[in-house]
Amino acid sequence: MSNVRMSDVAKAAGVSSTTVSLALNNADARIPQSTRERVVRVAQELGYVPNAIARSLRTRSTRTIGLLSDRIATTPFAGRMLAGAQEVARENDHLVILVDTDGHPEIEADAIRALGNQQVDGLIYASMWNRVVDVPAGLPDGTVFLDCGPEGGGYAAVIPDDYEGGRSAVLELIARGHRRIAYVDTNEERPVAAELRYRGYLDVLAQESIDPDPALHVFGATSAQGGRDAIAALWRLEAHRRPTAIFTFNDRMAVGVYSGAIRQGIRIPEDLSVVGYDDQQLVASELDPPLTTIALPHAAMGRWAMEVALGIRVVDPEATTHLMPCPVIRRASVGPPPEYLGS
Amino acid sequence: MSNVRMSDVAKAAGVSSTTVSLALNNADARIPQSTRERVVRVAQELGYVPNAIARSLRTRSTRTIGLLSDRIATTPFAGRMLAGAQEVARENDHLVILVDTDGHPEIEADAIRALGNQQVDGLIYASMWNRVVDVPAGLPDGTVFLDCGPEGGGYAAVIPDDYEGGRSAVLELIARGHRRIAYVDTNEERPVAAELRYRGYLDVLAQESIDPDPALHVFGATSAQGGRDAIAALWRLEAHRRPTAIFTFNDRMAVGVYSGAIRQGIRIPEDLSVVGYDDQQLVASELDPPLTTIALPHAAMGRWAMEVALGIRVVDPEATTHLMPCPVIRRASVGPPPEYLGS
DNA sequence: CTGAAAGCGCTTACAG
DNA sequence: CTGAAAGCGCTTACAG
Repeated sequence: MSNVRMSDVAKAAGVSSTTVSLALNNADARIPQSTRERVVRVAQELGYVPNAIARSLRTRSTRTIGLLSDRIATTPFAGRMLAGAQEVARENDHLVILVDTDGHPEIEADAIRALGNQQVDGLIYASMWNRVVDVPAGLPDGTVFLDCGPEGGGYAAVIPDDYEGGRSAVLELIARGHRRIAYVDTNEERPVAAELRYRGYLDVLAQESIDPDPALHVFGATSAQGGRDAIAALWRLEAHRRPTAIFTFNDRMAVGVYSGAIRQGIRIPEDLSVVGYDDQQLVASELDPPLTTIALPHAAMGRWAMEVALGIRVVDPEATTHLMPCPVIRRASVGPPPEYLGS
Repeated sequence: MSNVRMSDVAKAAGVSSTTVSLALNNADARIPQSTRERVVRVAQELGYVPNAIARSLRTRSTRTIGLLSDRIATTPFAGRMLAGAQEVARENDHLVILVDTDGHPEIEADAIRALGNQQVDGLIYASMWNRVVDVPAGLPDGTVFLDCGPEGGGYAAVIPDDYEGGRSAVLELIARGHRRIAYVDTNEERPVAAELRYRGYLDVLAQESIDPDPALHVFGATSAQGGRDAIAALWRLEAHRRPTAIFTFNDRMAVGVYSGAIRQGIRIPEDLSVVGYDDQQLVASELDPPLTTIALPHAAMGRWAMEVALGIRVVDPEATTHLMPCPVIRRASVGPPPEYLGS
């Protein structure tokens, strides 16, 4: 880009490179204000742009963080996570080098090597959904795991608090008077989140002295179709056994519950309350009525991970994985149970 | 990370650094195979990792491309674009430095400076939707514009072919026999895509000798609500003036058309065919029936931009903006018009 | 076939 | 208060 070097500035300002460096970096309080100003002015006039590569070589710090992620292409959540991490990096004058490994171990290995060569100051290993991952060979100590936990531990990690999220969802429904609450679970290779949310569901019922009805724990594909299937199954129950509220594993399934409900003439929230999970952008808020849901705290997790990677936030790598709260996003899909079933 | 240098390898292998460098980089055919192999083996044994920063300083090439983007957090399309660019970078042994400017000009200016300091070999300026952007001050020549066009030209740029996309959508409907086709347009500060798609719509009608009915050009918010409003408006027309097919500006609006249709007892595609735009992930394919739509070619545009940035694809910066085709994604929301209106 | 040496553009003890 | 000099870890003419 620029081809004016520090020595050019030095010559033009009639000082040494030492002084230019010290002045430009505010590194030495002894440089008099007047000299400093002159140097800064001359640098500006010449269009001097410091060469970060040269500085990095000398200081052994690149002000750069590597972010390794799987399949950012195919998930709508990736953006919030990247943006959160990005933001913290920027606030601290760091750049992020992003590598999308698309889940391929060989690409991952190459990327870890490339990022090492590049002398990144830190590394974040991100997954697009909460799971336990094998630690890739050659992963540097101090790497922070984002939205996943390293098999065997030993690294800082942050994941959503899916258990508490599950509790919040059910509590939200209980608070409005619901007692017959279904959990629409996933039957695809069940992610850890599904089990945690289910436990949250069960524990809230127990604490409220509600006997869980196994018929209200239904399974479906993690998609709108799964939600449609679920509500169909639920409505095949005798009327008094049907739920007055449904908590779905994710928003996509809630979308299916909505369309299934409309087809059956079930009104939301008058006849049926629905709480989703994810707060999927351009989806949850666009449903009619807008969906009450539990947000996956991607931006907050991204920020947390970057803070740890930068050393702004200190964390014991042997400590247990950090759980990020999943806030309740209240919209309009929850109301009191219909009167004929009123508690 | 690693602390073994090239000189350590040289010493251990009993050769000079020159030879190590030449051997490791396959840079000099004169190095005998045996020496090369020994050097490689020793390097491996010592766990030698070349310092890319030092190499960059020397060669003045960082094998790094800067990707400047606005609000990747809030758009579900960002991923596909990033992934496409990422992929090409990886295939060519380059790393991408991502900066999300969130649309703030000051952040943008800082980022351009930071990327310049970092001596990136190329720069991509990405927008999350097709628009004309002001060229930020200090943007290097050779920057490539992704999903936007630079005001005043002078740079390579790629955007979706929204005009042809609009034509394809309408053609898809015409092919099935529809003649009363509505275009659900956006009334929010109208993006260039909205006008282009509308022109495509108009031109196909003209070419098929169909008189455009102004009542079938309706406007709504760029959201599901906009789609719901649109179909409500359309169904307030007398029965014989209603459309048998709807082309919506985007998939979100198509979602609204679906839910509005269900409420009115309109079946898709039996009573009404629908074509969207975007191929929004986890949305278009999940609707019931799955939505036929025109895909925004984000991955292909991302690849194109990176190819140009890397110099793999040569392009005249004064040439007109490259138009990337938007493929038709055929699913199940299009059928023949209902018989009572059959053409 | 191989090595000594210069140099990329900075920062930073050290000396004055 | 300021500068000469070393050195970060490579690559690459150049010499032999």
